[in-house]
Amino acid sequence: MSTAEHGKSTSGITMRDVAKAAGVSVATVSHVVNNKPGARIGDDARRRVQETVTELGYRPNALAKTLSEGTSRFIGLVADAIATTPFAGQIIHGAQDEAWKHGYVLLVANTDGNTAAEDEAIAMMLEHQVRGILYSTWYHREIVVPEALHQTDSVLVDCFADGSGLPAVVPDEEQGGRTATEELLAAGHRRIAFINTTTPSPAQSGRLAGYRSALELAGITFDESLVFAAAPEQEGGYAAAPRIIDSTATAVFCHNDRVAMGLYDGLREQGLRIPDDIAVIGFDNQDVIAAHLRPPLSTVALPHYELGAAGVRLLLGLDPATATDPLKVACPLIQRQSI
Amino acid sequence: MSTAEHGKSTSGITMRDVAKAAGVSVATVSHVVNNKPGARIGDDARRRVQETVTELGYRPNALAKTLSEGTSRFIGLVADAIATTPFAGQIIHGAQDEAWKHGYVLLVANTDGNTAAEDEAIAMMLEHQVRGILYSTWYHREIVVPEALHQTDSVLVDCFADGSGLPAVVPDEEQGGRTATEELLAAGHRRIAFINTTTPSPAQSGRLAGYRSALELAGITFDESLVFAAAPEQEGGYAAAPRIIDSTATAVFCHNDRVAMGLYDGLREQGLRIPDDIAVIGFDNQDVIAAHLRPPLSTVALPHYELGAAGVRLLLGLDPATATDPLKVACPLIQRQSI
DNA sequence: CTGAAAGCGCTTACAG
DNA sequence: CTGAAAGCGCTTACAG
Repeated sequence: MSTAEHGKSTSGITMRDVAKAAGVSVATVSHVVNNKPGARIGDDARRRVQETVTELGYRPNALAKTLSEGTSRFIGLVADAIATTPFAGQIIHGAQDEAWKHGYVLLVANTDGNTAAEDEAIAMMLEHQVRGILYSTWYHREIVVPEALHQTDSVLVDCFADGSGLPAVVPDEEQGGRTATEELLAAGHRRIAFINTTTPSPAQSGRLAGYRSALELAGITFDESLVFAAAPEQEGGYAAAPRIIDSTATAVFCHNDRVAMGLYDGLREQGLRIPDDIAVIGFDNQDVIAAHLRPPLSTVALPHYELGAAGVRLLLGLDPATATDPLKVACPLIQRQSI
Repeated sequence: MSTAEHGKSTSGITMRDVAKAAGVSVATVSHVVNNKPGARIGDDARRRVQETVTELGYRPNALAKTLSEGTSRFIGLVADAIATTPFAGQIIHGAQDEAWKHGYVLLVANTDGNTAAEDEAIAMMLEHQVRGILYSTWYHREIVVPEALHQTDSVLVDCFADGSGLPAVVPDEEQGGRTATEELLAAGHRRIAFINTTTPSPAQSGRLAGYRSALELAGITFDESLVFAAAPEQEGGYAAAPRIIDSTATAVFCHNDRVAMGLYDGLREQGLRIPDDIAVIGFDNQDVIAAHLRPPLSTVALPHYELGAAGVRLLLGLDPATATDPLKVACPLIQRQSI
């Protein structure tokens, strides 16, 4: 007796079919299907429509709905590097959960940081009448805003552009740096090294500022000779090990988890044990790494999920958009066994 | 003189506006905008329309177009774990590149492997009239197909369901295992250990089969005592180190890169050097890990990008769908310095 | 070569 | 309480 045995047929039954089968008008069907508040529909008609809907397996055409309502339920998310770290995935995840919560769906596009792909992606989203666009980067940085982004509501996620007028949401690098340092301080360390990145960035300056402010708060004089520069990956951390050892620091705050991973190797080669001989804390809480080093790495998490979620909240006007400055999301401490 | 100074206005000008401004009918505008083959439009009218389009900054409404054409340009991609490894990101990346190439855009949904979220995601996609759905998992496994997937064209990516009738595309685990083993063989090793996962899966059986067949091809008798079981992560690899050393193997093929990473630590603790004392090869080519171990890890790559791309090709009927068996994508060798 | 008109599947005043 | 009708922005035969 089932009507839908054709295999594929999203195309199948329309509201008109339901109306006819239920013996009512499409207006009535529309009202009950959407549960319109103002609609006074008789219990009888309502029931008949509902039965018919499930009987026929009716599925509303969201596109037609959008067209007649004039307001879409798409949110576009353009990302520059969806495939190299889980970071973009976490932003997408957070954005999607929040979007769904409000009845929106995500249209995503990867651009590989390529301007042409970016323009194409934005154009495509505009043509699909997106409610707005989330423009995201896989690491916190300043960007120049693609012109087309101004043609709809947009928010920058994990990046910012001073003077662009676009709302932005970024991680609180300084608080993160402070948190990491304070954790080392709390364990009794006074001579704390900091392996910073060689790459100029908000992370570079912010985490350093946090490190300094934590020391200051603890009444420890900042010692420039305890700050080292290293490429922000395993190789950099490994290469920094001898310098760390020379510095006689008892603890080290690494610019990120990959640096910490390399440092682990370097320290171990010199016979040092973590945390007994020297404590280490990272940054990022990078998935397949941090929890699986030996010992598991204490670190500060980059709140990518939350960045994505906050981005859609800003876009939908659910959170008050901070007028000029980017919204800063806290980087929480993740305690493991390296301290 | 520009007409679009309102900040946001995706909503702005319609085809009708263009028609009026250009002094032609909307039919004519439609024809030139879409460059319809059959359309005989005067050079003059065509030029006027084109000028008006750029002048007004007209952007076609893709939703309206879909509605009247009756055929959508969406492809849905449901993923079970977008946020934990870069794997899903790579599938998305490949799927998107291929989809765009054919004029389609990607609607993505993360489900966290949760059935309710899955059903909701599929329903949402169906309501958006997707051309079809790619159902993907972050590691190769057998799944039970959500009922709703049969309501449209679907293809399974990185997973399969025997007897479901759905086309599927998966990595060629056996070839991968053979390739890894052959690489060790080629370096002169005869006594090769294999650390397999404890988790029953296509990877477990496939990579083992590949290992065996490579040995066989090389005229080496399979030695059960050289196959070890370990949890498929760093901890498992680390714990396996003593057993590996006892086995007197000169080379080891690890079930994945994370296992190799743990094994590195375990071996190093016993004073063994890689590759001088013992050669190691991994599997997965996992992003932030493989290239950054010391020494950089030779491995076999999981072709996630290609899985995503092949998935949309299958969906669009561009590749001949293999009738019953999943389509197998090769796992390429990645040579680095651990052999 | 070009336009008037119907139709895609829905929503929304407006009547009754 | 319910339906007829116009409209959302486009496409596509069909006339001329």
